[in-house]
Amino acid sequence: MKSEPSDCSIDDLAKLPGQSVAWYGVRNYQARNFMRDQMKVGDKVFFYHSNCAEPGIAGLAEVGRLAYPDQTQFDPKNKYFDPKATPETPRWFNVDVKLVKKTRLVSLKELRGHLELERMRTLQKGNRLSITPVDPSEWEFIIGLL
DNA sequence: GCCAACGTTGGC
DNA sequence: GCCAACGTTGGC
Repeated sequence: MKSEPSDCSIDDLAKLPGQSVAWYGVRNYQARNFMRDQMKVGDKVFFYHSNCAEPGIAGLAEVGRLAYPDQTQFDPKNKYFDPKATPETPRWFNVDVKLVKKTRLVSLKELRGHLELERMRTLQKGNRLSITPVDPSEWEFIIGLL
């Protein structure tokens, strides 16, 4: 799961020990579907810092709550407001996520250096999805780097 | 700030 | 359904 550290960094998450935070604001259908249809409580995720000086994996987190309607879509004052969404027919969903641990920064550059991760979805050219599944083999490999 | 690589929107 | 225009993401 990608987050811009200027928006929510691994340290921000670490300031909320044991607390789940809403992963609101996803406005891409594919990313939404991953959260809504595939993510279960307890699933582990890599917390990735994007759009920053040192992009890369900054920590581990886990799903704390199943997907539910993203509350920001209903609030006209919110930047994520969606006029086409109603509480009866919500369009956007989010899970809650909580910190497992902060790790060393495994940079994008380092990730790209491993042949084992060649096919990793988030490393593919042109990929802009903020949420992507990680293959078990890729997961284990990266855990081994930490 | 630049720009490639998308995804979305809306006219037709 | 097509596709041009536009908006966004995110590395660099």
